[in-house]
Amino acid sequence: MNESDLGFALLGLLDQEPRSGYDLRKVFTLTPFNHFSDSPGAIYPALRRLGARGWVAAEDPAGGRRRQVFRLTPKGRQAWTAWLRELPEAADVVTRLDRLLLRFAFMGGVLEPAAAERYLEALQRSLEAHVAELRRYRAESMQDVTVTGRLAFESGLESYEARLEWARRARAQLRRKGRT
Amino acid sequence: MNESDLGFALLGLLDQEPRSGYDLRKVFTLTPFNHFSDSPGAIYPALRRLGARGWVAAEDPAGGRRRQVFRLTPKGRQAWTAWLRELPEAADVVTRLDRLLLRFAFMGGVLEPAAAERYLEALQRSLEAHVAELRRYRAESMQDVTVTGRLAFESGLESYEARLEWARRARAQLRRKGRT
DNA sequence: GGATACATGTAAGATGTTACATGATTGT
DNA sequence: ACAATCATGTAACATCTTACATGTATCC
Repeated sequence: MNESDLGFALLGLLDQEPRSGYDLRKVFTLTPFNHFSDSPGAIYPALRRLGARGWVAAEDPAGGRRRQVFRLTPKGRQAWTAWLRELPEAADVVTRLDRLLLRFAFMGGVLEPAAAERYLEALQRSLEAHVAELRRYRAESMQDVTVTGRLAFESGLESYEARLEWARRARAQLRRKGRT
Repeated sequence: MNESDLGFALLGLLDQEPRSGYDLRKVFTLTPFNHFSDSPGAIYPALRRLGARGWVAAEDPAGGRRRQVFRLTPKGRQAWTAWLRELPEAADVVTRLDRLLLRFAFMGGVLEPAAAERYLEALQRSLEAHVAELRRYRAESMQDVTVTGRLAFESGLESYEARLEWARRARAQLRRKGRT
């Protein structure tokens, strides 16, 4: 059940409401989803891929229209919720943090609040472990480093620290609200 | 003069000191450079690519050794410093922030302090513009969003805010120290 | 009638992932 | 002698970028 981040982003948007390829492109062009490419060369092949997996289907372009509106199939919705339930692993925060946040963003209203809380808890622990490792590295192995090298390292570390503080606050908010 | 982030990371490491492919892999395995893949299927082809551009050359594997040590050619060093001098553009912070920080990390000791300061200034302005845009979006278009959707958005925003605060502090430090 | 936005697509190429393969060197 | 680590590579596949191509609908 592998798919690219883009594929899962499309799946999540189509789960919210049926859309055409062009609609999906506009989401990436016009909203803060903009770290995804809005290029047709990425989106249309991805939609065909999702179709080939049986996760989405296009309505008949009824009325002679060329516009094709895609929606999730039952199989697609099952794959989607299964993906949403995957928990963060320690290594993911290093190379796949975007994906972890993407999943969390889409979890609301689909999974129950307790699942979102568990997810955040796992994410928080992974972030704690990574921040601890970076601090250890800073203490032990940052001799012989240029000024900009050290500063760039700190930029990364502080970014992770910000994510960690966010995760703690977000957990507290979820607990209070009891909805996603 | 396009190359992947991985290609430029290799170039920068080879500019610091000549290394073999295996040495480079270990850097990615053992240090916080670990958002790069350490897989041989990425690194050895990338080294051949850099060789084909005439940017790096392997010493003769003298003594019957298989180990090949790569170093920058004069042309490679010229390409490298030219790349280091490219300034951040507004759009880069959205999709290529990693690359902007990679460049800054390697700039030290190669470019003069004033160049690093100009680079940080441009980066800071781009970050300011992006943060402002995200705040505008939050104020205007975050109705009808799930709790996790809003939280994920805030995670992204706060991460950018942390980068921005870092950029301000880093500029002040560079000004004070006068070396990179 | 022409401009603009709507709407979908393909082709070539670059790059990376995963998995497998191969052999040399070093330590015990 | 054997294991571990050093060291380099390839093949198949997935995915994305860039650039080009094509036609429709709507507005003025």
